[in-house]
Amino acid sequence: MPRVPKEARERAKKLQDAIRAYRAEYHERDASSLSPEALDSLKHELVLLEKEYPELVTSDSPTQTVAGKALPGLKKVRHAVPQWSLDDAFDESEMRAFDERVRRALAKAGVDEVPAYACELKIDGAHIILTYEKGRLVQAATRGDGIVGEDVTHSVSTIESIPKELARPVDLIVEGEIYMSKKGFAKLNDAQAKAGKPLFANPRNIVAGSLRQLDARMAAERPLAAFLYDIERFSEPMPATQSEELACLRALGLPVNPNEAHAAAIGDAIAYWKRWQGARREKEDYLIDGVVVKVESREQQMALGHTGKGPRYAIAFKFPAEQVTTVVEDITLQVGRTGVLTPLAHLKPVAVAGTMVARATLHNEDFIRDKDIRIGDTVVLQKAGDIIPEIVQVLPEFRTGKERAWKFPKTSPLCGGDGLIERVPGTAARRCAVAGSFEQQQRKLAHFAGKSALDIDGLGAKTVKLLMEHDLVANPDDFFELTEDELLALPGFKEKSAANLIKALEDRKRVSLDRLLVGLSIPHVGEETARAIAVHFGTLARLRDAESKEFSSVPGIGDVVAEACAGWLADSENRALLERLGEHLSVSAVEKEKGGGPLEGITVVITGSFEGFSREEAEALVRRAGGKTSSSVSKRTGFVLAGEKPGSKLDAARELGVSVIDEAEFVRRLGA
DNA sequence: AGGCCTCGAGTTCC
DNA sequence: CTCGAGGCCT
Repeated sequence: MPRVPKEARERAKKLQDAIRAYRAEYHERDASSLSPEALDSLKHELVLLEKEYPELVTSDSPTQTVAGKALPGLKKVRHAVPQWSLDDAFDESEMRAFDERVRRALAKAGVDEVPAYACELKIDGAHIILTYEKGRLVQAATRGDGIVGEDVTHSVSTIESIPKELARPVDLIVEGEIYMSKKGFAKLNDAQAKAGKPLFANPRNIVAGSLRQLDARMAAERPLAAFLYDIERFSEPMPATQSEELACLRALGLPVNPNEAHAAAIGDAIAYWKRWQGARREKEDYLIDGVVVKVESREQQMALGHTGKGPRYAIAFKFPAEQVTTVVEDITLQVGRTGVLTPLAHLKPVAVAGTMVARATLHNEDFIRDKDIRIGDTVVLQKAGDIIPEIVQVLPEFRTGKERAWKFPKTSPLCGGDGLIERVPGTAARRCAVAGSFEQQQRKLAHFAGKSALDIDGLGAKTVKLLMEHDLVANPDDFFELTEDELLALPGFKEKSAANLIKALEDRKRVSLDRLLVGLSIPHVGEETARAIAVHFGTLARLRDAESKEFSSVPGIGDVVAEACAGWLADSENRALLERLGEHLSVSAVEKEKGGGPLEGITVVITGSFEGFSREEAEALVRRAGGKTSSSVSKRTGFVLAGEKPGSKLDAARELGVSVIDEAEFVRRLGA
């Protein structure tokens, strides 16, 4: 057996303590300072650690025990059948490992048949155990610690979808999940907001809390519902398979989720899990946090039996978590095209919302100080807007004393020369004292070739770096002097890719004035301002000879931006660059918006993703219809176009009473 | 001067 | 997507 390194032992201890503490918060006080997903992530790390060093497994480890303890106040109930908890799987390989375990155990038990599986959605709510005697509901209990739960019959009796009387007078103990619909949750929060009360974070917490109210009226006011899925005791013969079991529950008049599927092999179960991850999951009116996969045949289930913690024949296959925990391994600096330096956290790679994440921005010094992020810290990570990883909080209880606080350095090799760093006056940011380092120029050139500027296909940050390192490119105009032979001499370039890049450059020699302006990296000049300037001046020649005063008369431009533009133009190197670019490019005026489209004069804000078009295409559709797009919702927003997985803009729209339309309605309005 | 609103800048991964 | 700061209206 491998000797357990001291760090692993200490880490396991910290994990155990933290999981126990957060679980207690969660189950005993209906409150939590950590999301259930982040807690899952800690548990997963502990499971992996214990797998690697089995001697770390103690009998009181949270991996060996079931969460929850009965609370005082409610009647305690000893479960007739002990309540297990399911093992978790987080990816395909863990599911295949589960299948292997099942097959091996079945073979050992002398069963030759290949196992088939039943797949069901795992509803995110509160676990419940219902007892019926002669068809009448006599008891509803929470899981508690698995042996003793709490009697919540009074609350559960108020839930409409749970029958007080079954279709037949049978004795039955059945397990299921109580949940709150997403619509009901939204309504409840609306009411909270109107009453000036704090909003609830997620439906799951409210469900548990509502059930345990001693006053049943509280639960009655909240829109709770249930799905049942597992028979534990039955006065009639047990169904032979899990599918038949669900059918049997339906026949008795109990609510059963309609989305189960039969899987002939584990691959089909994995396909079911994949199918339910995206839009399908969003469409249902309840939260789903994964898929439960059970061996179909009851006979095989019996043969597999239980471990001390749960059944060997079933597993919870969780969806990719949107919040996980990981460790900050280092903090470094990054330089942007304007020379601004941004601290960057290097993380122990971890899967969040379906992709591996190794880095996250720390924005600036203030962010690091406010969150007190140190090198070595265990942190909670999530994706903002489903794309950009962000550190949400630090878990200080994981500190060992070896963590290092991070301070903004005085110099950086990223800044070239003497590398001095200065503070940007009046802001929290810091930047290189002298502009023009290799790194910064690389960012500038990549921006020139980027999507909002010249949009040159196949010319990303990596290629720019390569070209700079081989002294082929130093300034934007150098791109247009590249030859196919020069490219072919570079590592990584083949005939095809070289020809493609040359062609892409040729294609973009005809460029509109506003795009060129965006590409120049003039401070404060982005897409909108560039457009306003381009419309005002019309041609590059007119712009080149403009005076500072004239910039101020452009709508949307004030003193600060006018000064920045005039200052940029006054610089002799910049003038020379413009001169050279003028020789290569044919610069056209911006296209005038032709009025009269169906969205004339309307500002549209777009959030989420769509079936028929990308977000960029949606913006183009709005513009073509005479409308404007904006990135933030305000009272002046015409409507918000919301697709799948909308972000915070949807909330902003509701708050401000701005109308929200979906893809179908949007297409209809374009046609009108 | 204060308060919106809009825009720029930086942002991760494949 | 989020943050912060510039522009412009009141």
